[in-house]
Amino acid sequence: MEDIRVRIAPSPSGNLHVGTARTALFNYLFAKKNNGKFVLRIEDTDLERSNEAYTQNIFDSLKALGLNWDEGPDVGGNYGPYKQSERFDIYPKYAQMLVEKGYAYECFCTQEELEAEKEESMRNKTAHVYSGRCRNLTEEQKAQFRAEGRKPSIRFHVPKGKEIVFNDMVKGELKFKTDLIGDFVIMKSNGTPTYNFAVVIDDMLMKINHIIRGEDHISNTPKQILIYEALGAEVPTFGHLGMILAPDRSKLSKRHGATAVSEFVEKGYLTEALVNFVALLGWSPSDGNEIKTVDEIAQDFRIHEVSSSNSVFEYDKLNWMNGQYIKKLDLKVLAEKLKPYLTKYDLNELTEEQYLKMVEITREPLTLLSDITDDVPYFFGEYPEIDDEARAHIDSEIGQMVLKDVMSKIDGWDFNNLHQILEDFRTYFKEQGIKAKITMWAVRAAVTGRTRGADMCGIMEVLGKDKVKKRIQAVIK
RNA sequence: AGCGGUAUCGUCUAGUGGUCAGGACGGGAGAUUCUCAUUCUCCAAACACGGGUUCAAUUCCCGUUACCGCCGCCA
Repeated sequence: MEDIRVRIAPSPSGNLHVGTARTALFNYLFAKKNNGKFVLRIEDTDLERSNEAYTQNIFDSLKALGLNWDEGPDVGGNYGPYKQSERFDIYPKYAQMLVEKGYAYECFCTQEELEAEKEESMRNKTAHVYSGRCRNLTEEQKAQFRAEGRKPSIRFHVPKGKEIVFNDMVKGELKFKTDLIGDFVIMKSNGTPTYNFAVVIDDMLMKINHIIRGEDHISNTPKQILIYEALGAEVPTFGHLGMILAPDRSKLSKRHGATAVSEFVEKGYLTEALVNFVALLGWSPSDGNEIKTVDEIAQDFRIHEVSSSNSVFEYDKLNWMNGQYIKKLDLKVLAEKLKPYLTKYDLNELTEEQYLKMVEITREPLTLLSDITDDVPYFFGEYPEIDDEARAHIDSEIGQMVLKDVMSKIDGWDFNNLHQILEDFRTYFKEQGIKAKITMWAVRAAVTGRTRGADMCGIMEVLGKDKVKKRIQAVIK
């Protein structure tokens, strides 16, 4: 059996979109599962919208997600070049070949004529298919048009009365009548190929034999099959994935929040969580365990079991999953990943050891890496900013009593053994009828300026005895 | 309008011609904790509708509805 080859062919007209990322993922999973090759091709035919920065973003995002390609613009391969803009010279000859064999013909229709045709069918409320008026032009007519300065496009001659049938890996058998497909353009009058033509030529030349893509491409498929057949090439096996929708069931767009993988990263999502989440949109694990690495998923992946319906991208589960991944992350790795979200603080105030300790005690509630920003201000600066609730605890009679008591004892406290000390401290007040909660609230309020936060022992340990004393002293009346 | 696709808790999904229709997120209740959170336990929550086929349909068939996609010399 021939090796399986799949590809992802993003166009660099924007940063890598999560939808594209999911398509890439499913291609990657399919390739890994079947020991195939995953190739990356950049479809930058549209020079005006394409941009080098986006190409770089696509590379970076794919890598960050762990979707490494076997062949591509940067790593090369036997079927390059892998950038469509470097392949412009190869399309015309195939188009020419199709013309010579009678599968395609030159079309001299102008934009205006085409639009008129379209409006006509709109008026008649019928589906618009190109009339095919240029199909049988004589040499004289063509010469005449050329003399007028008209540049022809090349249209594929779609055979009438046929039915194109293919067995989609996710949707099953799909049928299309060719009568509903108008002769479509394969080479624009400016000499560049259209999408439908370029993909087929590229996929054929790159020996791509399985094409997994979004279902927005379903209606392109019969056209592409027609081209493969005219070329005498083997038709690949297709698989069309349902779309990812926003919660309001519309296309996922900027107004719903992040859409590009890099934006998710900036917001504090871990790429491991993002791929895992996105894999669950359409695919489900056979063992019920939803938290899985890409490689684990690949082992369990069967394209035929992928759901063929659309799915809604809900942040709730992504957030939960991101939290799960943060909890599992190695402390040092996490500490490093958190740094970009702590730029408003002077990390030099803490030793490496203190910093790690801080991360250790504040990591638990994190959903997004960026949550850390607002969770740790009291580790920095001389005195914390005290909020109203904390102020109330500090100023209360019990609060002042507790704090004075701390000050009277703190010099004797061993900050390496705070757990036991604070335990005893709480018990001491408990015996006087003061709840542990209230006792600790006073301490917490004085030291952090807040009523909620990380473990008090940990906080005091990171801050050190001197700073803790200073802060408490400052609020005692 | 036409063509194509899809339809199980709010969301992602599992599943079957006879099931208490399962799980996860989210929601609710409780427990734990120095707080918030975490964690743990429990609870509520679904087979779109109408016809068939069948002893039996959520499951198979047809239709309706809803939603999505496509109808470019964009990709």
